[in-house]
Amino acid sequence: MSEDISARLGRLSPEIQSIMGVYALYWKLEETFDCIETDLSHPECHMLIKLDQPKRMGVLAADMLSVPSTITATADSLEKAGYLTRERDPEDRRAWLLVLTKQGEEARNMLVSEAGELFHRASGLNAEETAEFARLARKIRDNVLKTGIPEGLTK
Amino acid sequence: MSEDISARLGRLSPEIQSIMGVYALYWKLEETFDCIETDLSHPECHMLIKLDQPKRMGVLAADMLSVPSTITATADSLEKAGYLTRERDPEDRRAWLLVLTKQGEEARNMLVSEAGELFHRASGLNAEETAEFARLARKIRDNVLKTGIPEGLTK
DNA sequence: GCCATATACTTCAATTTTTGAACTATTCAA
DNA sequence: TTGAATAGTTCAAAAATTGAAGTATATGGC
Repeated sequence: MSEDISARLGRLSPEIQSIMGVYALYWKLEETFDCIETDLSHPECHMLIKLDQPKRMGVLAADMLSVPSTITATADSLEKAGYLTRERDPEDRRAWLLVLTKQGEEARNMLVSEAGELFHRASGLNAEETAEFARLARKIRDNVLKTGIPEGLTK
Repeated sequence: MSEDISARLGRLSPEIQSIMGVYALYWKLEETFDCIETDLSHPECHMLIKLDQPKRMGVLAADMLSVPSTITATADSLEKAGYLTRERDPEDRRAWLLVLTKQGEEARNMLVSEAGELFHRASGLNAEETAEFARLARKIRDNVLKTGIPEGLTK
């Protein structure tokens, strides 16, 4: 009776199958974050991973489909712990750029490489399938950002 | 400068691209849940969608990579609102089966069809790409469940 | 059959995370 | 120059999650 799950899922629409797969993977990835670096919370990990380069808080909010006050809270704790600093955006002095410190860079590198390994284990996909999945995932992300970000905040 | 995002993402490893795509889609889907049915919380929506047939709470916990007390809380509120009932599992009288009521079925059908439409809009994928994404997502989900569920709880 | 141990779920208080509304500072456009 | 919009902050409240201790049932060895 162990094959029931996938058999039943096979009868669902591709959209629902996709959603369930995405949820399963998301939850698995979140769960595994717990095992990596103890002093970082999930929102902190998310923010670190997003900060491949200095970004405005508003951009992060749009990117994480979150709300400004949430970003403020996460940025506060990362700043306090020494992972990033706030710098005024010279192009718009209302805005802050979040810039990783050396320590932040290192933590991010660790997270990113761990996450890669983690995806591999959690998904069970081979290299070719991963490449194909990545292609579609990139397309999806582009579309989400395009439709999700209110204005031209794509910096 | 609007193409920066995807251009930069293109240089990341396929695993990280996949993860970022999955996160973007997950967050987008969550965000859109807010717009659908007002009297259901996110965990309630998740649980409803999972209940394509009666399931034990422990199975749901494993499936949602969550903890028993969380499942109890969500089941309580869904039961109280009339979406499901608890029935003792005849095969193991310690366990409860969560069974959708008529109202629960209807809410689930609505959610599932909305979610399908939603995936379509959020992802921007065409039918062929959706099918391919679904195939990989199914594979991923199988793997996550296989490695994530402690024992033989695959009912 | 009986006991010790394991399992399925519940309870509840504490923690973590997210939110919305009111606020400050800066920009933009007329 | 002024009024409206935007970027981010503050803070108190709401939502979600957790872990530890508890109840009831099952299971395996004796």
